Amino acid sequence: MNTRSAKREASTGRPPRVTLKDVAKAAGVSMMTVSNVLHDRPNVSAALRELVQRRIEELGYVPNRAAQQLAGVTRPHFGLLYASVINPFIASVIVGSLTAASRLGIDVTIELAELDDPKSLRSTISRMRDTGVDGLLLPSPIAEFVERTFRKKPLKFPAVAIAPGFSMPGMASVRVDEEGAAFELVSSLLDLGHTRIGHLAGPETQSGSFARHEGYRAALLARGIEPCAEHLERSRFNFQDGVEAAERLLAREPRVTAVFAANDTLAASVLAVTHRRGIAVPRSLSVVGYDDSPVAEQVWPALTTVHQDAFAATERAVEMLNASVAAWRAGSFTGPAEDLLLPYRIVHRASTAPAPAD
Amino acid sequence: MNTRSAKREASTGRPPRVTLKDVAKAAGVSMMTVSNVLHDRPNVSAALRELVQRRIEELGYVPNRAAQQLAGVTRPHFGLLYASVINPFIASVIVGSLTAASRLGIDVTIELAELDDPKSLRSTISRMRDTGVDGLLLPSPIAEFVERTFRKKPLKFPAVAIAPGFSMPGMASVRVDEEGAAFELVSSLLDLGHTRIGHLAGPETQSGSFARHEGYRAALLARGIEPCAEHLERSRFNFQDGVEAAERLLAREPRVTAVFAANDTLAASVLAVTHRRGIAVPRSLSVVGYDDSPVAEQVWPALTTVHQDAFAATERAVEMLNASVAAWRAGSFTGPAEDLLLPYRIVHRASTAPAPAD
DNA sequence: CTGTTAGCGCATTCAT
DNA sequence: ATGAATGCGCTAACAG
Repeated sequence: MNTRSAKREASTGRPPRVTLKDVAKAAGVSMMTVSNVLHDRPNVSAALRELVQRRIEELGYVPNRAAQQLAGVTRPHFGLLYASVINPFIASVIVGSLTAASRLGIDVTIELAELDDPKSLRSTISRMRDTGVDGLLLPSPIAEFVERTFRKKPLKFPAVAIAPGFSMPGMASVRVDEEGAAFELVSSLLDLGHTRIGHLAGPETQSGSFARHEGYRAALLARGIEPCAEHLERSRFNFQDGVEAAERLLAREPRVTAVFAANDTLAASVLAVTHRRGIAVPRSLSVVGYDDSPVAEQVWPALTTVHQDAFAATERAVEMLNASVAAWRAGSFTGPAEDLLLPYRIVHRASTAPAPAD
Repeated sequence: MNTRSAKREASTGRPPRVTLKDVAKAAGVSMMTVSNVLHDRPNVSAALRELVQRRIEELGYVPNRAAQQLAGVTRPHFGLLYASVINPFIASVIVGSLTAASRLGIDVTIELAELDDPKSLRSTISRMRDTGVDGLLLPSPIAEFVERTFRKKPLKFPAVAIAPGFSMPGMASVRVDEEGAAFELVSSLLDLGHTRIGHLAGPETQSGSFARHEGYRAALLARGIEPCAEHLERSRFNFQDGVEAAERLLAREPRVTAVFAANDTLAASVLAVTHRRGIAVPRSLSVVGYDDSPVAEQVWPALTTVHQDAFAATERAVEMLNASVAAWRAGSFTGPAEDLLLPYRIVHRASTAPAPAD
């Protein structure tokens, strides 16, 4: 046993990794040749190529990433920021980015971002940049916060927003036309004869809430109905707050025949209140949600809602960012950013019915 | 502008990273001194330390991980395998491991594992090992599959199972006593006077399902009730399959006064069937679930269930694995693995009531 | 207490 | 078509 491997083994507690040099020695060629077959370069004779391949497999050689990187190989490296709440959307985004990135040979480091604290957000991002991250994946509502934080002093590298409510200035985005989806959803309620339609909106700070609210207003206006403030309640995106808001709404405006909740969780809150108060859904009250999250099909009655594929959106976002980073590297990065619109689909379930005869 | 930096800039499209050498030059000291300051080593005079610190901050120097690793610094590096399904549990596990790992300075790479395919599982794991992963985080049901796959030819490095139904041979684990929790939950049903209690079980291949079923049986037996096969239905852990299974169960055994579903999703399936058939919950039928996932509070009536903190469990798992890896490295890794039991809590909500008078 | 030297694993000139 | 030499940024011996 030579000194070198003995030392390595002692220090790591595991067998030393097989290196390119080991392979070269085993095959009786130079390191360069091994490297050449590894990278599928033309300048190796077929015979040697074959031999080296075999040795590589026999020894189980795997290139050392750190060494490659140090030697100048630059793989794309993305950062993904998420907010503290764990919900199905962010789970899809995380898994989607991991999937797409591994397919494209991209590294991604995922980090928790402190919202409500621009200072910490700035430092998180600049630290990421300093450690070699060359592009940012920003699921909503992080994207909005970042945009706001960096409005004056723009980000110095590419970013793409995932599922924001609107296109983002100075940032690429992948999203669905949420305003349009909400418009269509509320229009379908109007088609059923509903005229007094309540809206349980999400936080004003989230562009998605805003877009859905706009779609709601536009749909009413398009039928000559003036949206009235009494039909609007606001809540954060969690069940309990939603229940309280729904209580307020239904207590104040018992004559509404339909409610559009800004997401499925809030729609579930509305259903909880209807059950508690003995309001029949959908006979006396129709309820619609947004997102088509798992809960939409699991509550009773199952929710009519808008389906959008967060996983697919994230994959597209990764591809877009990949292109941006490549352009950036080539020095040809042009400011105005792409805004990719993905399709959505209204899912009709059991929570909607024609407006009651009155 | 010297040639070197010009080249680097051209190739990357971004300003060259500041290196240790740059800092040393700026501070007028040797690289070693900078390194010593960085690592808080005692052998630097206070004055120099201060100076170097300042330069580091001014220049925004960040160590190059690749270089550090190549130079022999060994950070722990964990692998986390997940199965394709995206559910709240796996989301918590992913986020929990990311959180704990970043706190402990551990790298973690997350990868999708093909279940049902031992060959692919083996290759995924051995590839991870070859790329420098020195410990595995295995959320259920991956842990069971890995255990089964590697039963004969054991894993050659530490692993910890997260939330399996039982302790895992040859593998550390962090879990709750699911059998005990199920026992307690079903006992609370018995305390309410229920004697004909159905069980909507999960897949037999998952140890969690098995443990919960065992707890159910034991609870009945403890009161002198013989568990009967007619009261048992099985389903995969998704809502639709659950609805069908619940239909079968309730159609065959309309006299059951309570149902224990193996998780909250399946409990929601039971509720859907009760709503459809006009069975009053909890007046005519009590329903309990397991997991305390978001849906548990969002359905109507809200589910009595068992709460267990997947996030916390994962954090503990990361800490355990960290210790195992350290021991492994020191060569003192002892086979028999720890089995950490975390507390659970029965959450009583609105889906349970005393058994009907009959 | 501080600086010098060597080498981690790989890719990339440049020779041959 | 193949091989030898050099350096990426850092750390761990070793001198001074």
